[in-house]
Amino acid sequence: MDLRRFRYFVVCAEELHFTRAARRIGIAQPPLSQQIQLLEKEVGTRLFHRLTRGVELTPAGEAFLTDARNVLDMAERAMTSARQIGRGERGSIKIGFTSSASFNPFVPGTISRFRAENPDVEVVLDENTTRVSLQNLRNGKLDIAFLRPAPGEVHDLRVQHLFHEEMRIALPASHPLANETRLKLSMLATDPFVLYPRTNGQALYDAIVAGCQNAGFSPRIVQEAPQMASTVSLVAAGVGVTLVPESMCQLQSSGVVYREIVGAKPTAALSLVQRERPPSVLTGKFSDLCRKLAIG
Amino acid sequence: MDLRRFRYFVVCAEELHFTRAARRIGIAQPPLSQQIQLLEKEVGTRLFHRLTRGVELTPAGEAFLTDARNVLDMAERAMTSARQIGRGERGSIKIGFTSSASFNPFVPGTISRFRAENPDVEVVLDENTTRVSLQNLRNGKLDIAFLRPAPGEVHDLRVQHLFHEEMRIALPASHPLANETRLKLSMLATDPFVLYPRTNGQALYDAIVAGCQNAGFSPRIVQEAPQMASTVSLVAAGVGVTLVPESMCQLQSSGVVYREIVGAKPTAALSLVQRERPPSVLTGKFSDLCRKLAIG
DNA sequence: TCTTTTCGATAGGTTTATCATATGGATTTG
DNA sequence: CAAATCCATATGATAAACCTATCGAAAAGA
Repeated sequence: MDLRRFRYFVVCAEELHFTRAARRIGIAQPPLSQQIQLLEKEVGTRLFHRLTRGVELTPAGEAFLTDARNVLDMAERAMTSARQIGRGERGSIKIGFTSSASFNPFVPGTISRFRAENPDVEVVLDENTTRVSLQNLRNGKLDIAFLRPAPGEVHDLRVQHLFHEEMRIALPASHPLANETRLKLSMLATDPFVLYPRTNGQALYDAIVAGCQNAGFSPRIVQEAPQMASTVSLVAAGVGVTLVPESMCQLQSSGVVYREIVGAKPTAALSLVQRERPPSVLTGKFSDLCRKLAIG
Repeated sequence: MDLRRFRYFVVCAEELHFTRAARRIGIAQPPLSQQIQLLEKEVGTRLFHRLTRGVELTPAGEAFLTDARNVLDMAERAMTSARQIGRGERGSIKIGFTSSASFNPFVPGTISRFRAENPDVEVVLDENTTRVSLQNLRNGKLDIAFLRPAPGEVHDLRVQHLFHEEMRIALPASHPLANETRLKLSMLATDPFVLYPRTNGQALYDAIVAGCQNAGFSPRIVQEAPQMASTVSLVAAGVGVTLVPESMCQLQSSGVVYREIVGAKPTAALSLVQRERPPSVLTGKFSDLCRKLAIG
């Protein structure tokens, strides 16, 4: 069952003349006759009637001709398809990000630029917590992700640092300090804090807590929300205050105001994270694009 | 582009372990590694990531796996299908017959027996004049046919004689001789005859005319009908008389009576006709069945 | 930490399969 | 009747696939 014989057969069926077919294939007539005989032996039936002037297809040969053409065609497409995927011209990439990352314009910007440059690539997006995203990177459910990981939790992954963002204070509009344009962190010492569970993303959580402690107090956390975006909603509702990366200020709401921090400010790093092991072509393309856009 | 490599690849993709895959295929590991490398070179991209413990599929490899399976499957089915057609287990046969032949129970009997014995064979039936049927046999539109040909018009075809049938006289029920059970042919000397055009089937036509001439007269043909079955309708309508093969007496009609001929009777031969050159398996099967049923 | 095991890649020699040249046999054409 | 056509066969050459032996890297076990 050799595709070469399939190809030889198709040419013979098209020419109905072994000598001419051999010329077209680029071999001599005897080996062609031989290959057809071997094919017939393998199939178990004659595919050609040998006439005194050329040959003609048997009924079995007729049927085999259409099938053989299909097989050759499909084999050709299988190779082409794999080649395209191998070159990153086609395929699929799964990109993860945390809710806080999605507010940095760089993230949606890079993704839409990638989509434009690779129209035949399926881009699957997945917003999730840092913890779950890291897990999905490790088990292959994600190819690459925009996260704010702590150094310790990504030792087995490839991390590409993108930005350091200053953090800002998010206050309820009704807060006594809401009219101040610039606040010192220590002014929040007695305020109730809204934060997300530490397990959902320890790096940012720890940066906030450490920042407070540098300012001389431990934040009093009165309420947890699953993600940073939802903590802002709780701030807007007057439940408490919180700290958010600068880019989160895009999330404007009538009940919340963002204020710059005077003095030592905690920062939030935004990184691109991917598996170390098999650097898929599309993952490579995407991270190259990120690097290019982050620099430029 | 060799199917062997496709098969090797699929086994490797299933095992994700070259050494184990090689064992399953029945070759040593080095040539298998080599064949995979050649395949990857041909496709133009890596299909496996080589890990320290076994291998894993690249995205291109994933896609190629499903395609390769399809190609192998389709190639297998192409061979099986051709084999079945070659053995006559599947396929198509086109059987022709003249209207007069179709009234001989042997013809429909043989066809339905053949259908029962070969349920996967498509049987295409075609009723036509002898002349057209012979033409269709020669140009391949028919595989085999039940006809009453003249010896001269089938020199290039294979003819298998089946039966000699006596001919009978078909009279209008209103005919003066309709009450006689047995008639001599000469008694029709002055009767008007209904016949079909000689070009539609000279053998039977000539047998009728010759029979009359042996009985001492030339039939006076007053009306032609395209086929023998339609001449009987004209007889029933009282237009004239005619001679028909014995088996046509099955075509009973209130206006027509059939009478045996006393003395020298013309006969009609029923034959199975097929092309000489490429004896297709199904044609052979069908003619074998005819021979068996004709003898038994 | 060092040894052992595992597993794919490489190297060199052997077998098998494919191809080329020369020729035969059957039929058709000039 | 000779020449040409066209597929089949025979035999020797070349290329491919395969085998055994071995390497090198990483992981598992001591």
